[in-house]
Amino acid sequence: MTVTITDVAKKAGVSMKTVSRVMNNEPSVSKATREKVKAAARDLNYTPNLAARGLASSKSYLIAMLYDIPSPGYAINIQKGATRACREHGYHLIVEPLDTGEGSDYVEVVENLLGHLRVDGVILAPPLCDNGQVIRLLSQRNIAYIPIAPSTEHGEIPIVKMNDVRAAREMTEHLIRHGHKDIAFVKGHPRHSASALRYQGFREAMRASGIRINPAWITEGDFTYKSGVDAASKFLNDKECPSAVFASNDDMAAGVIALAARNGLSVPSDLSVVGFDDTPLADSVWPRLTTIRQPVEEMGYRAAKLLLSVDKNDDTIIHSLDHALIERESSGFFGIE
Amino acid sequence: MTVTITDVAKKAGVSMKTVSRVMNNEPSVSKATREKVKAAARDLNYTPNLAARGLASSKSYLIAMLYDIPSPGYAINIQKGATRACREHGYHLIVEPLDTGEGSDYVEVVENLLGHLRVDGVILAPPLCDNGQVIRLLSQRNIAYIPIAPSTEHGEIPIVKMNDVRAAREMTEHLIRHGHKDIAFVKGHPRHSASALRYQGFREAMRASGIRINPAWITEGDFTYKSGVDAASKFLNDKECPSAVFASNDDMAAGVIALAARNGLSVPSDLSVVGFDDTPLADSVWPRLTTIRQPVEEMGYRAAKLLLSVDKNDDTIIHSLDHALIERESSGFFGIE
DNA sequence: GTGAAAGCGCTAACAT
DNA sequence: ATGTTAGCGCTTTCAC
Repeated sequence: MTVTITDVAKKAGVSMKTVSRVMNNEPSVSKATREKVKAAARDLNYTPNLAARGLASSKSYLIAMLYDIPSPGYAINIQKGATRACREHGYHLIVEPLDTGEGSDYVEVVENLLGHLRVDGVILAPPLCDNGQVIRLLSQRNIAYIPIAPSTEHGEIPIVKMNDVRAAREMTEHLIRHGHKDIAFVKGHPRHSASALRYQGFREAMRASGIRINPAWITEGDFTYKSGVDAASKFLNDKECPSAVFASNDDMAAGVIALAARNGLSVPSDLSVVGFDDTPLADSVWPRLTTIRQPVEEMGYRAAKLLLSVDKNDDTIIHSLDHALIERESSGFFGIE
Repeated sequence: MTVTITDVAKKAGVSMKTVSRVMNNEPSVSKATREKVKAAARDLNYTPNLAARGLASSKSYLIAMLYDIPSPGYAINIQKGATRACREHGYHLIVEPLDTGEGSDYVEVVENLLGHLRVDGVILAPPLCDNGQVIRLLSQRNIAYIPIAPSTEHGEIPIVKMNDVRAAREMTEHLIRHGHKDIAFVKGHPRHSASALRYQGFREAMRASGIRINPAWITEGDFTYKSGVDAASKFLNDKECPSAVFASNDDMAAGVIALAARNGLSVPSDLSVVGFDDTPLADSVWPRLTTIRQPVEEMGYRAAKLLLSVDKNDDTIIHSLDHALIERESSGFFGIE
């Protein structure tokens, strides 16, 4: 029925083990035998049995990505990067969307998951990267994991992140350079650690330029479009209106733009608005958003690489990847100056 | 080290096989032994080894989802539904984003993939569901697959879809009911079969109402925002302007809205715009888009269920799931009538 | 209702 | 550079 390694061995006139060596690209096989085996495998349409490999080697050739991310683009891009790394190592990526919503219990879900499955590693995307219980569960079971964009360091365990503080600082400086002093800030979801970091970057840049922050213009959102609308409605009705708004992500920035439009404010000539993340949305609203491009796919790639790589020479703990400020029309590309 | 079925058997004072029976919820075990075994497993923190199970039962407990979808929200939602079904059956979902771009060769990628891995089934999301080579490859290797939203039937193989034609017809009728006769249509990417179906629905509704279609207002897009802008620029400059635009997806509809705004047209009072898909974007632009909600997560769930279910009583071939017309401000929720 | 033995397809450890 | 043997942890088959 199904073709096994023995069939290939028979056809190629070598031992099982030699076939195994060829399939795993192990060194000590002569070029001639290697070719012979490869040809036989191709002829027979042989595909190795993951389960058998896994059982024999006590590896699973599987890594999992756990996430509960509101933004589909973010999740998909991490997956893209992670699968790219997996392919380089003969691994595969299992996805486990948690989607448990607010205040719900990740642990139960994760526990149930691990009850079925042994993976060789886990990528923890936000906000799971900051969930103490989940992390305890993983270390308890001795499962390797890499947190993506966690709020704190994880001891010896490498983490993959971008520099949210610096990026927010750069964005704020960008606004200041364009002549803005009256800048409002919309914070992100308190559960996501990036929220605090982005706010911190904003404050640092303001302080460095000696600009006073108006507390009435600091509002709390939750990364959704609607929360951007709500936030904007708090400060866009005042007599004292900011000249620029820095929203902690693109969705909220889009909300701010929408409310501005409703209030008859023209962006960017009356009001500059900037976002964060460079999701597809940033390029899909009008005016298009000035924003920070996160290296999301690269983060997924790097995280998977760290899980899979045997190259233990690199003992870097913090893998901080580069972001980029993408300047578009929403921040006074024309108009203000 | 790792706890095995033998450890549990020893602790519970029964045979390996009995433990196996309990773990698999097989019937013929006395209630007492069942409880004893369960307790032992819990105490020992036992988790079955997927690889061993797979090897012994010649199942992998894995299904894969192959996709190359431009829209992250769509892909993520299929994943959500599919993993939900997987959890009900002790399975896991492997994702394989193809992302090969235009005109590139899926077969090579898929072949390489199957070379590593034996999955118990494959979900083919658009546009792979229509790729003859990929499908041939799968049937050749005797791998079960379910196409999501394919353009044609697949013989005996069940397919999961929504009724694009009917949905487009309903949307068109919605516009007509609101008094529109001068309706422009922006087609989708020619590679995606849904494009033709949606256009067909539009034509059917127009014909049924005896409204002539103005050929100058039928344009071809490719599902991107930019193509919506481009399409709109073709008919929004004419003296003869349509009063409504039906774009084949939300991204293009957003593009139409953006161009309308630039041209000083107010949506919906000067121009109604409707989309298709109900992606997050639909709710994030201003005015918010009237659109068709696809049952995407349900499609993922159903596809996985079909792959996993042993319930062969149901021999339905075409699983056509319900859509919904979501009415928001972009189509004259107020204003026109 | 329960158990013993065999074997799934592969790799590890040790030959040669 | 190649082969032999044992065994990974489970399910299957067939006993009892």
